[in-house]
Amino acid sequence: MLKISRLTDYGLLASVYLARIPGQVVSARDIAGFYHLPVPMVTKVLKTLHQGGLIHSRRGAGGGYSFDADAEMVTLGRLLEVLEGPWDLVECETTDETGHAICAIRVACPSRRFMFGINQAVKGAFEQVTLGDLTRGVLPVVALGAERTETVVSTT
Amino acid sequence: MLKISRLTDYGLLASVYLARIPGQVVSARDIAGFYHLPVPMVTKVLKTLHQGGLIHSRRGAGGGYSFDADAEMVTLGRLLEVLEGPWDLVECETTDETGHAICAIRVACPSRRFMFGINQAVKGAFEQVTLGDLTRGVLPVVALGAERTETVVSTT
DNA sequence: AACAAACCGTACCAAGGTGGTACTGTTTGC
DNA sequence: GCAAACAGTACCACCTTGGTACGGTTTGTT
Repeated sequence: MLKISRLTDYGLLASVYLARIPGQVVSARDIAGFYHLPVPMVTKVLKTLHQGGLIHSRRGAGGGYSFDADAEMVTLGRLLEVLEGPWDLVECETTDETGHAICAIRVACPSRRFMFGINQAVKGAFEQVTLGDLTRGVLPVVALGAERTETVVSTT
Repeated sequence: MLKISRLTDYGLLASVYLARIPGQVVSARDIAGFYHLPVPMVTKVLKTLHQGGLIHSRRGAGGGYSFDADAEMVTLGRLLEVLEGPWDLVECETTDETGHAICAIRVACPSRRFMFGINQAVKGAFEQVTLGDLTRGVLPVVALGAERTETVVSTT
């Protein structure tokens, strides 16, 4: 499910902070201090970002994290994927470790097909915003148009 | 936050069940039996739907619930509002009982404006599907297009 | 009047997720 | 060798969710 938990918020903040000073190494303590956030939380999320390959880490004294890539190549979708893990707006199609569908009412669900469409649309929208957009405060305008094309969906 | 919990799923199922046989009174037990769901859960959600003014209830022996209105006038957005309470995709603008913003990083949040746009788009999409659509299995096709109009956002 | 069907209200509990803390390594610059 | 800073893990309090239980109230039927 799409949660956008507080930890994810912290991750976005940290990403933007680093992307604004590319290549520069900053400690978790500094970032936490800047935003007035608990240090262990920030270290946790920075670790996640590093494991996801989004930022670079340097250990030892004078170490810290840095963003070295091109901010225009990192999408918001990618950030959320790293911070939240694989997600969907609804769990219609999600399966557990045994391969069985999580949603118990799946076969009878009246809104599954529609939710799937919304899900795809949201994911698509997240792919169209880059980390560069976030750092600049320049955001693309997202428009949602709906045509009432009557497509009969085979229920079951 | 938009959760779409299992209880909400049950509520959609029950709504569709009732909307397919307008005016007809059905007990919670029958609906639960039809979908193989726990009876107390179904009664709980039916109560919610009734309190939200979406369905009619009749107490006593031979009582139950019925849907008497026009299914085309009830939107999925309205259903979710009744079942989940007031919701937003993200809590950017949500305030607690004291009127303070829930989101602690609100002023510094790099993605607030963008999330707001997505939020509005999703809500709009939910307004364009009716209970009638759900009962018929006929769903409008929702298209989400994004133009990269560069609008500078004042980052407070 | 009695009874049973069925809604109503509330309280309760177990399980899981979230936010946050603590502590112990390990690396590395000075 | 010391201290700064990342790495890993474990732990805890709190809240939400899914589900159950129980007593109360309404109402049709006999």
